[in-house]
Amino acid sequence: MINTETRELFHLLNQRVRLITKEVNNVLSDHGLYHSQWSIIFCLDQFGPMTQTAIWKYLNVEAPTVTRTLSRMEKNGWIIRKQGEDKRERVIEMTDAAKQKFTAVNEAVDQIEKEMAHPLSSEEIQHLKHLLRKLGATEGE
Amino acid sequence: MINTETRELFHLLNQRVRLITKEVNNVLSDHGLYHSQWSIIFCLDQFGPMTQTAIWKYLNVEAPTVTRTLSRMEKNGWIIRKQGEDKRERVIEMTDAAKQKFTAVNEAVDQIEKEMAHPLSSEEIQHLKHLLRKLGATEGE
DNA sequence: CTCAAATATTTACCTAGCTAAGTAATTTAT
DNA sequence: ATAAATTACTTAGCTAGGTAAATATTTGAG
Repeated sequence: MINTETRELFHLLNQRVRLITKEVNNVLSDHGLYHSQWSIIFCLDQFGPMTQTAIWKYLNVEAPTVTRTLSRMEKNGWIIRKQGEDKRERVIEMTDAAKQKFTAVNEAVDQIEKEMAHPLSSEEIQHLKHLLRKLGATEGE
Repeated sequence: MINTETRELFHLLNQRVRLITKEVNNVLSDHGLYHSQWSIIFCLDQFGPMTQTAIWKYLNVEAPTVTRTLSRMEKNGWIIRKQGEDKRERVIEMTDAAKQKFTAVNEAVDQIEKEMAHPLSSEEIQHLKHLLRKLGATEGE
């Protein structure tokens, strides 16, 4: 006996995330960024210079994904990589150019996010977050 | 003034969907399928033979994505493509092998989905779906 | 002190989103 | 009837997830 409600939920989740990513990418393209690149910039702004491990752990993404994205960002002048004290690690910093552009991008992303979240009240957003946190929470997360 | 609540919501959404896709892919790998391939098989089981356009419209994905995924599935013996009456279109059918495997895969996916949704009550799942449908709903969807 | 285990990053190779542009068949308008 | 527009699908090329395995450095056990 298959649970149709659950299946619909996951189907819907996938669709929504794709749609949202698309919208955000569309806004970001004006600034020469992609969604995942922006998430790294945002991270760096929030926490300051950090190692790649800190980044992928925070973003919940695998290390090779971050390696590749950072290469692109370095090539495009968004970040620089410095060797850490521990010579295995590389510390990632935003470039001055990135810092200058940050505010504008941040506001553009905020605007599209607000727009997409607009049909939901503040309480509904809280509730939605609550439900999402419960979904798929197997162990200590 | 940036809306932190909203930003956290989208961050959480992304994380959850990645985590879920990973879990589902993990289960599906036992059956030689990936998430997106399974979604097509599921679609075909539900609606019977259908054109590629019908598939990508249902899945809310772009046409080239479906083209590529179907090629892989055809190569692996999951589906066959027949020419439609309208010679532009190709009608996609599950192979007999796929039909035979369907039930087992369907149950495996259902189980992991139930597991992931387990922390949520039936009402919470309904509510979550309701909230997701409202999120990012700009025009007539 | 030395050598094995752990850690940080990378490389190679999958799948799967997307857009832009191309081809072939069908519709539609003139 | 014919040419233009639309539709179905494909190809090429980009980004970004993932895993498995390699390299370099550090840590730790004996």
